[in-house]
Amino acid sequence: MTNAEIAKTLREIASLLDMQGVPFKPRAYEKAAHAVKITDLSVEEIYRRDGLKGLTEISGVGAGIAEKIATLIQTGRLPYLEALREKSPVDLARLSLIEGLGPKTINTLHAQIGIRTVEDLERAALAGKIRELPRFGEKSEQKILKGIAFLKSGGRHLLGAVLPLANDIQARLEMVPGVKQVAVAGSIRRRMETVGNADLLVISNDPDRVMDYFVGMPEAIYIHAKGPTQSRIKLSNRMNVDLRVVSEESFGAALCYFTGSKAHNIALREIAIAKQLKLNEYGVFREDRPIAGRTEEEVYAALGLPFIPPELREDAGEIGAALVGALPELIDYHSLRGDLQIQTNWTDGAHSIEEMAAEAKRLGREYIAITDHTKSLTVTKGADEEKLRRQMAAIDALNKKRSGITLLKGAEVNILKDGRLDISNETLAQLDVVGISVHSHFGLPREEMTRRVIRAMKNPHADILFHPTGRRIQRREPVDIDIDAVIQTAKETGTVLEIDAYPDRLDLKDEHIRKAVEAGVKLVIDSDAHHIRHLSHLHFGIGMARRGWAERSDILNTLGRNEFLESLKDGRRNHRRAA
DNA sequence: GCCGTTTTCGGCCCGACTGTTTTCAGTCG
Ligand SMILES: Nc1nc2c(ncn2[C@H]2C[C@H](O)[C@@H](COP(=O)(O)OP(=O)(O)OP(=O)(O)O)O2)c(=O)[nH]1
Ligand SMILES: [Zn+2]
Repeated sequence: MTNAEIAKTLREIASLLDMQGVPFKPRAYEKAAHAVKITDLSVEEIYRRDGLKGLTEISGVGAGIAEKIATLIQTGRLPYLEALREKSPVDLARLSLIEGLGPKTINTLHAQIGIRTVEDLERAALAGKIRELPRFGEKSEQKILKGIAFLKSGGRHLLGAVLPLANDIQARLEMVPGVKQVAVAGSIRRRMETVGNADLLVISNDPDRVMDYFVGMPEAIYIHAKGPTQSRIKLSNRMNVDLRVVSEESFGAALCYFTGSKAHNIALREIAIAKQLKLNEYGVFREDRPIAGRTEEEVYAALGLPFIPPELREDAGEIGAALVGALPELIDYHSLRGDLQIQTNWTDGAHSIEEMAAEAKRLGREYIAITDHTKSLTVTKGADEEKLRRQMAAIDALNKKRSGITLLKGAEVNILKDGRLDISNETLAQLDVVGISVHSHFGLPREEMTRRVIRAMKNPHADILFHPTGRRIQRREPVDIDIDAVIQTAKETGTVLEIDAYPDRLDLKDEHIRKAVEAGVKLVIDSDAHHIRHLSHLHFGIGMARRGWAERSDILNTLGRNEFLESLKDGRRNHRRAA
């Protein structure tokens, strides 16, 4: 049983208890769910090795919850949860997705008129039955219908799609008279791979004017709430945008609050309490007198902490690290000098080598590897040995022109079903950068997939494992592979693991990156560009790397060309030793 | 149900907005 599955069960218990009006326990179960989720070791393995005692060492898991986790692991079931479900036989998960509908309302609707499903609810609302209930009215009924209408699309959105939109709204808010500053906060600022909404923070001396502009924006199709300091709208793409307006003295505290995460905020507020202080979105207070609030640095300092970068604010160990001065020196957003995965019109890219090189140079890259697909990927006109040799000659010729950027000879070599590569070692030996990746047989069982990839990594010519899990966010699940084994192999062979920065890949992802960094495995961040406009996507990969606690020294393409190639050669020497 | 650098009992993050209410519960951030 995975940590994610255990966490999901604990969260369901929390929701059911919440719905049944049980005080405090829901928070305890939610906290335990979070703790299980962010545990890097397998909780099941912890239990099998150290028993209940091992479980209670997870902060937030005490005797009661440990017992429940143990039952779950041992039997795959949990009678306690089944009893709760029986007591509240409603489709809580789906009903909760209706905006504005929470556990208490769902409980009332079930108790009073037997609503169990979204369909029940819609029928009752259409029949005018909701408004007849005590403490409900016509507006509540309309909101429920509205919420059901919006239900289907209420998912998460790719950061890559939302960031431009958020920046656009930011720019327009900056033009509103009275506005001094606008910041993008929330999960966008933390650079999560997907975001639930956009959160924007404004400093203004004329809040009403900002709010009027905000709710009147042409793309606003619904106004959830509008107040003097906070408003919330739904855009035509069905995504919500939250706006908070504060004064300058509170900007740091508000930015901290609005950036989150929620768990990070609560942890900070608990630190404040322990210090006899109060933290909210307006500042840090001692006996109701403000002692910090203008900047985030000031807020953290008042709590006895150094500034914590937004990408780390997940309550996943960053506060503990901050307390002992052990925060990582994260790789910064302008430190990449090369890009090691680029496709051209030699295969499925849209542009010539020259065009990609020119754009990469314009973006400040010092070197790029041309890594077109290889022959077994026939749909892309994948290169065979002969075509690769021709491309190498073409690259040699281009490099002679001294265009100001170095082109490295590479390939994205297919890993065959059995783990062999589809290009001969003789040809691979002539390339500067050999990327390897899975592009077929995605559905292999875990053991077979892991064996396959590990075998490919052990080829002494294989330099970089491209997009190791093969996921396409919201489109294709990752392959089933033992990522710990891949990281361990990388450590042994010196194979570099890629952080593919393409917005719907982001592969490796944050939690895997953190494991790789902890293991001392080297990484690169690549655009995987198939078009000149993809070359600028590297910052999404840097965001992931930062979320994975990566420092500059963990990322090889922060090095100049020669040092970078030297590191790859080191990797190859290790390969030979291992092979 | 969990937890402890003023606690092993008594707390549990804190505030904005809405709708249906004459004073606040519920939901959300
Ligand atoms: N103190 C506190 N802050 C919260 C709470 N809920 C949300 N926040 C803060 C932290 C969040 O990052 C921020 C924005 O809320 P969101 O619901 O939009 O979450 P966030 O942007 O982190 O994730 P998402 O939009 O789902 O991708 O508001 C809460 O219960 N308490
Ligand atoms: Zn958000």
